[in-house]
Parts: sequence; C-alpha cells; structure tokens
Amino acid sequence: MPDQLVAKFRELGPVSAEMEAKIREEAFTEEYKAGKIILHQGEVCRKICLVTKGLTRSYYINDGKEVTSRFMGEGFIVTSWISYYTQKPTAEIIETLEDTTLICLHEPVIQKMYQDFPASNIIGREQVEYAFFLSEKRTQLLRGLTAGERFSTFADENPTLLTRVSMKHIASYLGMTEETLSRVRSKMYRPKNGIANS
Amino acid sequence: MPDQLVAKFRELGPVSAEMEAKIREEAFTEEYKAGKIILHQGEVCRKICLVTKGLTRSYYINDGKEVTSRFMGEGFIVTSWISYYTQKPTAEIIETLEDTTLICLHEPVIQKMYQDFPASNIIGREQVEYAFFLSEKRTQLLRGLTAGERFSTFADENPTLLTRVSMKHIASYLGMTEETLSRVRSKMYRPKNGIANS
DNA sequence: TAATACTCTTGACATCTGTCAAGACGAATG
DNA sequence: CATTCGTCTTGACAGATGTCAAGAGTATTA
Repeated sequence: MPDQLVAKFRELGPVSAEMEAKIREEAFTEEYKAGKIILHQGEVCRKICLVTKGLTRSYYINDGKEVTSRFMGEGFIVTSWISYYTQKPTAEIIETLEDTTLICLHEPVIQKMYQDFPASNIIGREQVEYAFFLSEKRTQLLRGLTAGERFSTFADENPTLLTRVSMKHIASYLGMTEETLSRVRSKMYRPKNGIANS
Repeated sequence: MPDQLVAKFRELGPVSAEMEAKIREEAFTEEYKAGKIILHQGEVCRKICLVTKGLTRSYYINDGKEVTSRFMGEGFIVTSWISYYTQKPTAEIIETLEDTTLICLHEPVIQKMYQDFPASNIIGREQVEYAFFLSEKRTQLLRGLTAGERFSTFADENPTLLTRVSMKHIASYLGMTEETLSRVRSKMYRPKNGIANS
C-alpha cells in the first residue's frame, strides 16, 4: 500500500532506502465513503495524505455560504496547507465527494523525517511549490475574468471534474452562485446570436 | 551587504558556515529607482531577491487591465513564484514603487545549494510555505467579501501600505476599480446613517 | 508662474451577478 | 408505485460594481 506514497515522493526528489523503510513503517491507510468529512472545522491538520482513489474537496464557510478552495483527486496530496503550516485550527473543511482511499503520514513523523533525512526537505519543498503554483493559477483564474470566462477556463483545464463534481460545487469553486453558473452554461452551449432563429 | 540575506535565511532554518560563505560569495546587490521594472513580461525569472529597502509590486495584465498580485516591502522575497518554479516566461511583471535595494541570488546558485547543502531545502520550503500561506490568505480575502469588506480587511492588516501605495494599485490588488474603491472609502469615513443630518 | 500630468473623487448609467421563488427532472427510498 | 430528496434550470427583480465622463486638487516640470 505505501508503494504509491513512496512513488509519489520519488517523483519529487530522491528517497533513500532508509527513508523508504521509515515511510513504509509509518504510513497508514484511511478509507472513507462519499460525503464524509476528513478534516472538521476547528481541527488542527496533523497529517498529510495522498489520494489513491476517489475525490475530495476543501472548502470554508463564509457568511453562511460554502466557498470551495480545491478539488483533490487521485495522485494529489490532501491537506489544509494553512492549518498544516501554522499548526492552528483550520477554517478549511475537507470532505470526500466519492468513496476515497488515502495513504497518510502524521505531521510529527514528517517533521522527524525532515530532521533525520535532510534530503527529504527537497520533496517537501517541491510539493509545497507545486501546491502553491496551483493556488496562484486559480487565483489568477478568479481575478479579472467574468463568470463565463472563469467557467470555460475551468472546463478546458479540468474536463474530468466536470462530470465528477456537482455544478453547485464548481460554482462555489469559481466564485459564483449555482444559478449564475447554470445561466452561463446554457448561454455557452447555445448559438451566440439570433441568426439561428428563423 | 549579504548580512541581511543570511539573517533572513537564519530565520527560516539552519545555515552552516560553509553555506554562509557560499551566500556571501554569490549574493549581489541591485538598486532601482522608483517606477522601474525588475521583471519584464515574457522574461524567465532566474533569481530570488530580498528587499532591503523600498517597495515593489507584482502584477499581470488581464484584458488590458493591470491586476496586482502582491506588494513586497522590506524583508520580503521578490520573485515571480510561478515563473521561478516552472522556469518559463512570466506573465507576472514586477516593478518598484519606491527607490529599492535588493540582495539577490541567481537560480542556478540556489539549485546548487539545494544539492550541496540539503538542509537548505528547509529554508526553501519554509519560504515557499510562507508565500503560499500569504497567497491563500489573500485568496480567501478576495472571495465572498464585498468591495467594502475587502478594503477594510486590507486596511486593518496593512496600515503601512495605505500610505505608501496609490489607491489605483490597492484597488487592482483588491479586485475592484479605482472608482469603486474611492466610493467605498468615502462611505467608510462618513457616518453610517442619516442621524447626524439634523 | 504657467503648463502639464497624475491622483483621487463624483455623477449618471449600464451591466453583471446575487437573491428569492418556482418548477422540471432524475435518483434514491420506503 | 408513490414519495422524497437533490440537482439543475428558469424567471423576475434588486443591488453591487464597472464604465464613461468630467472635475478638483496636488505635485512636477519647463
């Protein structure tokens, strides 16, 4: 089972035999049915998990409304980066959208690995850089674009998610209401002008 | 001069004597007058700089309009993270808003340090985590809040920037037009209701 | 000093998006 | 099968924000 976690790390940086042994020793699997909450509001995020099967999303509550911050499918790391980084209670909630399997490491274990195997910091750095890169890209997506432009960009870049995620969640990810998304989509899949009328 | 860069790194993680020597050997200073562009659109970001004096902002052009992504003052690292990470041409432009002094390291030097001094990855990771943390916070600020709420949050958290940065740039940072920001501010610094009229 | 450029403000109006309400449709459940 | 629930759509309307235009005030420069 920890094979995939080791493989994921190997993509990012060198993994020594010792380190691999440590990972295999410490990694543990978690399984969730769809619709379960992995990280509750107010909890401190004390682990980092790799999604091996399924799909999750993270979101926070703003003014009573859910704001989706990320979708994390197979091969992605699931964690609330802010809470993990600060080790403070999270505002970000993480839930499963499908039946999901995770392979996880506890935070103290990771800290210990950073100390015992300095090269593991390469992996940590690469991973954070990648997550940051995704976050910046999304921020740029959300800014200065109209609702329609945001959706079509998202659809182009995430064709798979379109069928796996409900419109409600995509809308909240894209910073618009469900109704606006619905209108945007119906406009998009329809002729641009009235020529087709006659 | 590289003292401040070494000190900055020491805040984030251990710096060995060897590593310090390398930093002192490789670091170089750059000075810019206010209003100069440090990183042009389409350039690849090949260095990382610490602001020791002055103020910079990064922005990109969207649909002809500038969208400010960050302000970086004294003690902050200046770089286009996406371009630096991908080593591809940047969409993000970086300019100085005041006369600015930077201490910089070239990208290949940093890569070499990551290899030669594995512990330096701790510093890299911490730095990226922090930048990521700021980026996430800003994203949350921009989402689900009205123009007025965005400004008052920004004003609370960045009192200094209010006087150092023009309203035009703050508006584009907060995702609104200059006119909207102006109206928001005039409403804010005025009695909330009509009671004061009589 | 006059001329110019720049920043910020204000007004009028258009447009986008959110809100509230209702309904169609399909999936899940008893 | 009937019912219920959740998802998505559609309409009417209101409010927030953008756009265009103009003007006041200040700093900069010749």
